[in-house]
Amino acid sequence: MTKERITVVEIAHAAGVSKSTVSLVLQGSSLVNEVTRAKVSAVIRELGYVYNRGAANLRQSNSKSKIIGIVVNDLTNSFFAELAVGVDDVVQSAGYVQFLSNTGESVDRQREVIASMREHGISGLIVSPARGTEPADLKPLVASGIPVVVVVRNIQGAKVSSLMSDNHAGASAAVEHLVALGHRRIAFLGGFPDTAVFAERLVGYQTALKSADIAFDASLVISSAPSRAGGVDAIDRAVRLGDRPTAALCFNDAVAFGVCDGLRANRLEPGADFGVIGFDDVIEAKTAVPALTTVSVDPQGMGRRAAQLLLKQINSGNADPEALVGSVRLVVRESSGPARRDVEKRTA
Amino acid sequence: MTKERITVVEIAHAAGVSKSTVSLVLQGSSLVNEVTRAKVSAVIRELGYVYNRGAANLRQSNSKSKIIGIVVNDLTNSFFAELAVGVDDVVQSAGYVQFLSNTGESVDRQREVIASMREHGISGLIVSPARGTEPADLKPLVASGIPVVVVVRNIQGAKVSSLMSDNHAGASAAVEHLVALGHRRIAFLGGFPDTAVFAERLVGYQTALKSADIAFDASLVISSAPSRAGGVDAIDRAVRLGDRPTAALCFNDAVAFGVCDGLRANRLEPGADFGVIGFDDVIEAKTAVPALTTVSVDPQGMGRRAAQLLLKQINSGNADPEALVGSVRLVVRESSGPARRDVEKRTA
DNA sequence: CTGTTAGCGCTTTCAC
DNA sequence: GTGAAAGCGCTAACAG
Repeated sequence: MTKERITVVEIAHAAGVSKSTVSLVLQGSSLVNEVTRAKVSAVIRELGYVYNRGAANLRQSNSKSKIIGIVVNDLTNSFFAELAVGVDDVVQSAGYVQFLSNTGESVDRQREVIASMREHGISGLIVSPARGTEPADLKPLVASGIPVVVVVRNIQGAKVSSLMSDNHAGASAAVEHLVALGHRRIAFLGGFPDTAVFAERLVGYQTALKSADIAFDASLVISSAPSRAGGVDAIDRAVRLGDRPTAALCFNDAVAFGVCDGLRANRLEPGADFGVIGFDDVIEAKTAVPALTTVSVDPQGMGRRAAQLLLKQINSGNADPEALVGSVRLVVRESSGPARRDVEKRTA
Repeated sequence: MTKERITVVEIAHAAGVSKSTVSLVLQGSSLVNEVTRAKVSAVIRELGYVYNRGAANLRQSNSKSKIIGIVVNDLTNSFFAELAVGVDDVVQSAGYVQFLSNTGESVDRQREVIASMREHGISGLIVSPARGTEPADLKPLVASGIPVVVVVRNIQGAKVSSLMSDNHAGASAAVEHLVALGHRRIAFLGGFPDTAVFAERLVGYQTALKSADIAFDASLVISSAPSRAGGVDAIDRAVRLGDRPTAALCFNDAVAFGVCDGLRANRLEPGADFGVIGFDDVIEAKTAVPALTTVSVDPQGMGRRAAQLLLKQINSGNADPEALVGSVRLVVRESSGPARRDVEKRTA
């Protein structure tokens, strides 16, 4: 069964030309006669020849492997699956193929997969780093001149390109919306405080409060796991507060769902009795929960953008770090139907 | 910036040995002296050498590329994202790295990515084929002796291994459950009838009806897009039936959600007024919708199983087709809390 | 325009 | 145990 791989010399022989001619045909060079090209192409097809990129790649001193790597911290999260789809989209169109690995938030696993990808000669890497990733983890890659684009989560001090969503603007817009609705005691619920994303969103929240002349109250910042269960937990603690909040900005949509669950358990109707806004829109987009206002980012779009940036750097040979910010939208859903107010804040 | 890739000869030189010795060290051969090995390892580390799998792979006549490909029809669907995670899990542990591509149900795109993967020398492929995939699309791969495992959706007539969930048993179990609840008019809602999965589930449905001495009524089989919107559509048509059903088995969970939506729009409470069971459990598992009974399959588990099968075939060099069936569980959720009844049907 | 000739970085007999 | 030499499939100068 294991058929021998057929090579250029065989097709050269069969076509009655030399292997370099075949090689030229393969690369679509214009240096080859039309009739020769046709003949060679025919033989290639009829013999079922498959190009060996490994060999080609080996010969071309510079590693033009046509492989890009993408590693995400949690592919189980639809957000990252969508991101990967976006990346795959542009990567495929550019004739590349992607290594995709999931780290599950393990920096060890991340180190391994990156090392492995490096051995395979990826020409670029897109990474949503596992929590706790250090600049050193990416150091060897950048040192060898391989472009790296960090997405979603920044790595402080790493000299690589990045693409983050506009957490600050999104959080501000959400809080402004709640303020416009008449809320004054607005909580910030969920998320792990030791992450850059959390910090950015929190600052956006604080900025908006200040603009509205509302004093920041640290007791209204209640962190928890960024999950549905975490949301339940956070809102439970929030409603037990002496001066309880009347609305909340949630770290992400999972938390927002949990907050809704918890509100209902407390006989409060989300939206009507208590304002709720969640970040991210993946789960929301999938399950179309009505009447929940969200700060939404387009993960596929982010993926495409990241891939474009990476390809640009690969092709230009210029891997100077570039920091991009992805726009976010505040999507307000009234019970009467989806109304959208767009908040675009873009850098780049 | 683009640092020159350092090679075995350089580390051989630096360590004062020959390159073959270095090669042996790299492969952990026992033919090399302990002290030599240590010295070489040290040099390798200190010079930041990275192994070039492309070159190694080129030399070893048989393509042991340590790359497996996985192509799915819709990574946007959590089911397949989970599947990919399962695959990645075992693939990573085995020291492989995976090419992941999304076809978005396009057979053309699928053909392209498979061709591309082949050029890169994958040593095996796991594929959840796009709708309309023909055996011929996989032919060249199998002809060259590359093991292929088809998952989720079978390809009639393709001589490749497969891993499908037990659609027949799952559908039967669901119907039996509804019958036990006293239902006699049970609909089969959603899904495209031109797929093998649909056919298998329908047969399971029919089998269970027959066992319960219920006559099959073709008007109760209402197909639609396998989406939430499709579910709304299907249930709308179902309730307009003269002799309307009192329960339904839904093609998948998305349809089930839509059916729930549609029921509520018709002032019917799912579960209480109308029995609903959906296939698959991905969305359900994520959003924990209460009181919806599901026929659940474990996508990560399927991914792991598929990867194990593939690796087995790669390592044994024996790619004889093998057909595996993945077990499914009927998960009954009472409003009082999650109660589980397991339906295990396994082949292998 | 096409053929010849060297390698890319690695593994692998086969001598030493 | 370790080194020398050949060659995997391909591309890149050069000649012709």
